[in-house]
Amino acid sequence: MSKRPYYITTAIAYTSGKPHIGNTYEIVLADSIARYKRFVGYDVRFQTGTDEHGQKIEIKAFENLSTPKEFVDDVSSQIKGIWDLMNTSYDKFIRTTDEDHEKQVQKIFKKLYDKGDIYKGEYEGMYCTPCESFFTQSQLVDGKCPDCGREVQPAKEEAYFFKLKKYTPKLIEYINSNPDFIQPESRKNEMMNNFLLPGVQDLCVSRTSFKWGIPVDFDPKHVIYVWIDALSNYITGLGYKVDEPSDENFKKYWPADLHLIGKDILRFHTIYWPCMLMALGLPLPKQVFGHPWLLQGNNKGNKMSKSRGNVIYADDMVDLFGVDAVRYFLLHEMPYENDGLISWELVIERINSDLANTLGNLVNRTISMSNKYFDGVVTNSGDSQPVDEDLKKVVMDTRLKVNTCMDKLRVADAITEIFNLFRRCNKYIDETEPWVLAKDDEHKDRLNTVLYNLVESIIVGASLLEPFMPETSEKILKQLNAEKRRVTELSSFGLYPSGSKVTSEPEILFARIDTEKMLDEIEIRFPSKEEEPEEEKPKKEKKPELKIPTIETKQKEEITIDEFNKMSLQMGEILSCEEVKDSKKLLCSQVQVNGKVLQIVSGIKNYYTPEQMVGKKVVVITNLKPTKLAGVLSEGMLLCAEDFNGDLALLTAEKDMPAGAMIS
RNA sequence: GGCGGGAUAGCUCAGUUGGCUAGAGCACAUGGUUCAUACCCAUGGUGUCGAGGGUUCAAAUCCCCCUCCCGCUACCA
Repeated sequence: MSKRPYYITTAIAYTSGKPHIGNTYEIVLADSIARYKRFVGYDVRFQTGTDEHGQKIEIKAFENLSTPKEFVDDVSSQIKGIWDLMNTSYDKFIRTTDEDHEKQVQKIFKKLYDKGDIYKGEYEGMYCTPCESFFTQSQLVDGKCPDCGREVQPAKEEAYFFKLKKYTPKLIEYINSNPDFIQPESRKNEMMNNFLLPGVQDLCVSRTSFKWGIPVDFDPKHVIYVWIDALSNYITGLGYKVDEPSDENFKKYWPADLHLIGKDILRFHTIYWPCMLMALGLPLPKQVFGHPWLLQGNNKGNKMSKSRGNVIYADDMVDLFGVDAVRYFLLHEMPYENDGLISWELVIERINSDLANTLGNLVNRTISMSNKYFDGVVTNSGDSQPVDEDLKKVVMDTRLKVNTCMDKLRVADAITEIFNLFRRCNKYIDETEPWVLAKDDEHKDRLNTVLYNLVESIIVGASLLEPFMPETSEKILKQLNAEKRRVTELSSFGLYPSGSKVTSEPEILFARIDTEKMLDEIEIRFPSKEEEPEEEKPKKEKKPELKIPTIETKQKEEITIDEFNKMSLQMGEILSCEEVKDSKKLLCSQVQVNGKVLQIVSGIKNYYTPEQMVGKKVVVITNLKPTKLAGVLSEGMLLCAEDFNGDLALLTAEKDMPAGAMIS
């Protein structure tokens, strides 16, 4: 009988920089699931990789004085290096710059175009220049911009669109009839309530504003935007072919059993991707799980943040603690639905209590006793007592408990079950008191049996531990001179050959860590920058690295100097500023310009506090038609620069100029 | 503004369809033990289960309202 296939994927990592510990969590989580599925008998295909196109990379490469290709080659190999360091067992590492991937993506694009599901759009009559937004006819109010009520105009930039709308009714049906498709459930509600039920717009799937991407082969000034390019990796990586027979792997493994992704990119995987698949006539993945994030918690009162430069990276952590300790922490500490916390202190605490004390010490004391009392020879003399029964029951039950957890993707709980087994072993030692038995030759058989039961129990535990901590599992088995149990062998107690000899020199699996010393060492290696005296900016937007960038810069149409002169740009001084009630991003400023004071509302609350605003001399458009924002009158606009991380900066003059100074 | 999710022991978190004295791990305290990595085992809490109301024989769990966090979304001239 052939094994059942199981196809699991992670999101492909965006090659804009080194992934931090939170990004690394995903690959380790996927790895534990993949290894577990293999363990229980599935024919597993596990795919990961890197997403390497887009404007952000074009820019990063430019800043780095390299070509985009050189840049992504470097970052991609860094990412792969970390995945390997974490001992992840992926079968395929796909890169979106792979030749066969690019070729198929072009064909997918062409196929959808030929089919009529991709069409060329012109934005005609639907673009509001001041709002920089596109609207469909149905969204317009009296034929005008629904936001500002101004005339909308035809826009110049052409782009290709995918007919998302055509497929959403079928998708809604699919989601309703497959309640487990989107996990956790709260995310399903978000997708339904925010997008599917209100109705979606067709998706723009090409760009002309940058070059670093897969060209549309029949219209080369366009590159294929991230949706079709990146999402297709899940099928091109299996050898899907548009116009010839696909590879065996595709036939065998598609549809995917599980797309494991961060919760931030659920929309792309549960709406865009399924609709694309429907358009291609392919079956939909069985499940998409949007896992929570691992956030960096406080460390001795020092907030960890990227701006302070003390971000935790997986390789640094592995350097200090070893792979399996880091894997253990990631897998054990992460809750199912809410975000988890990571800090150096939490990691050390977990290593000491769980890995060094409970597990490491158990293995060590068991081997020591075997050596001390029987020269390392473990014999099953069959001298059982009632107290053994509970131990055996716990050991035998663990397999099923682990399986139940893993079926629900409750990886953290599965690990806890395995450690409960080890805890039970420690208790068993206390109950049986081998050192007392050792004092009397009469109890030799009993002592033998006790140690045998212990070794046997540890072997079962170590076998179950393999998907989560492969190296540790192997080390334990090696020290006990035992083979890893297969899943079918886990229901019998006593398979360890009586008379086997354990190692005479047990190796410490996890050394206890001196927390103080280690934290000092960490401070030396990764110094946290000095606290800025100023209060930090309120609630900086969290932008995960893996997020598919959605910011685009539109090439605006040419204007004449006369048109430019219509704008009145002046220096303004902010006299006072307050938050706008009932809004999340708005600040309302009173701005002195040329004797008059304008009230201006700006969406910059996440970047400046009202206190920081006061006194600043900024660039203001003073002849904008007043409008209301969140019910508050706004009589102009403060100019800001925005980078690709969404960070904002107000524009000011290079030297001090009075309020009201004209700008031209 | 719309939708959704949180708020449980000092810390990180579990608590299934409402049901016996509210749980785990860590930390802390006491006792036991010595095979072991100062380890292991046992015992221990005055936790207002965010505040307030309600339904019920019974509410952390259901309903209403409030406060504070968070996510998605809209808005951000």
